[in-house]
Amino acid sequence: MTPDLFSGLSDQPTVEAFDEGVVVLRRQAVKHQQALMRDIEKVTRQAPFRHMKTPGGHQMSAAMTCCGPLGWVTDETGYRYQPQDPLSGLLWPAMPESFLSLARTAAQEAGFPGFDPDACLINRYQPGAKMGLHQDKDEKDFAWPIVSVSLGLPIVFQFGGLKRSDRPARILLEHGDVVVWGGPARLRYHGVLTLKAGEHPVTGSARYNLTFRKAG
DNA sequence: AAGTATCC
DNA sequence: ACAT
Repeated sequence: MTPDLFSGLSDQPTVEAFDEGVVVLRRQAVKHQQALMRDIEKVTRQAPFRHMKTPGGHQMSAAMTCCGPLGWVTDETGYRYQPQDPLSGLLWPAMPESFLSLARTAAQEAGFPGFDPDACLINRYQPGAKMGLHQDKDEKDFAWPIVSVSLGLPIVFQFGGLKRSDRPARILLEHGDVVVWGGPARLRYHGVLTLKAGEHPVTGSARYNLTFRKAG
């Protein structure tokens, strides 16, 4: 019997190679948690969290917003990146410096120097929220990695293969953990299981996820 | 199919 | 499996 949950052992920052092109940076964002939370609040004052609709007509259980030059949106017509927030018609809020420096540093530490993201999705998971297995494939080219930052309540991340039918590994993601995937792993399916209720000293009853991409 | 429902 |  082998363990089926890849989880951090320590509260100290560590770098763990998971698979080719996949690195888990444990607790990497903890030292910036105050700035990150302040900047999430700042972004969401301009571009509030909302539950987007998928092309199939269903609502996503995670509330989302974006910052940076491009934002990811979904509606009945499909998925795309666009410069404007469809809710306001205005440009997405600027990407906070705290976000950018974390994303660049994490990418570099994971072996992807020179990462310059132009899009950051901010997802808010409340108890019951989840996200099914999917690929990030709406970006123009796949040369750059995805950088995913977890804040607040823990959740089980599913990291699959290049085919939906590949059985996903389970990785417990906790506050401050950063996952970076690129190269041969760039199009691997991923998602999260349902968030369980809990209380976190920094985020309360929620988990926030910042996902950085080079979309355009 | 970034969604839900149903069956084995 | 299924629909938009």
